[in-house]
Amino acid sequence: MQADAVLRDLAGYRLKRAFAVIQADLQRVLAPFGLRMIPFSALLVIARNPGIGQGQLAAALAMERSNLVAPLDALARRDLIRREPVPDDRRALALMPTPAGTALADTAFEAVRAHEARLLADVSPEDLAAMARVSAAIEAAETREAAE
Amino acid sequence: MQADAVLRDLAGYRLKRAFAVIQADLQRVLAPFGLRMIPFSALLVIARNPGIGQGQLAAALAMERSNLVAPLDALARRDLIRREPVPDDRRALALMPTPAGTALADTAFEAVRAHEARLLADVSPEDLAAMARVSAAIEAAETREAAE
DNA sequence: TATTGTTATACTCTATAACTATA
DNA sequence: TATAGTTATAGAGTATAACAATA
Repeated sequence: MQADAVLRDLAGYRLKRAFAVIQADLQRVLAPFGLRMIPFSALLVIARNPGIGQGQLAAALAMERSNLVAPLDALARRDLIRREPVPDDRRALALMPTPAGTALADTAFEAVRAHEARLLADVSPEDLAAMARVSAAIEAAETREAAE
Repeated sequence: MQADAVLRDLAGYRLKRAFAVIQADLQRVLAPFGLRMIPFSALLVIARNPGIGQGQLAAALAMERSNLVAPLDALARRDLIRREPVPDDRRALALMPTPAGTALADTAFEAVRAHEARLLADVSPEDLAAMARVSAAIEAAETREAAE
């Protein structure tokens, strides 16, 4: 009997442990690309949504605009993205992937997918789908509470 | 279509979002008890495993011994736990819950469970069981990789 | 030599407030 | 007044190295 048996009754604790493992794994996969989880997510979303604004990107990634500035600076320094002026609104900046950025986003995404597939090889598709439903339900619950 | 649609193909990203929501929730539930996630976990494991050592506790919580010192100091300051000398090994300290610590652990645990039940009210028991299996599989995969 | 608890340190992620320039 | 991006800052969590006391 493990000492932390009682904690395993809590979904929050199980999620924490699982996330810690998968994130550590993700970091190992992304390291060769010079990316961490947040820059990778940002680059991928920009590559798939060219012209997205920083505020929209922050909302998509569920993080604060202010915490996105440094990661985007780093991506821009590596010429993976560009911040282009928006004619209609001179406050806003449109985030555009460079060709190198698009290519890296695609390559890294496939590497992550392949690695996840290996990590989850023993998990049935049904269980994975169930986990996706649970995650969605948890996020929906947050929205519900925020509305209260 | 959401801007982060592509990220939702990644189990790691879904887990990150779900964990963030459930952790924020957990913090709200634990705040009235003056506890955060780590002190709560530590107190609960000590209450259920009186006499456990700090190294064992760190292993049970999957964290470094050094990062446990401050939280345990805080619990001891509130007289929720005591660090007692171990006769056989004068290096070691046995972590013992006080009556107040045991009571708080039980109360807080029930509060967390009740709140999780509410949060997961719309999720079927089958899906929850599936999620537990997926979490276990992910942790097992870590053990497998560590052995390589 | 190895282990227990500890200290110090550094890095990442996160949250908040306040600033600027626009709207 | 409000919004987009930015800066500064503080807190929590995590990881590593090194130390004293003990095994």
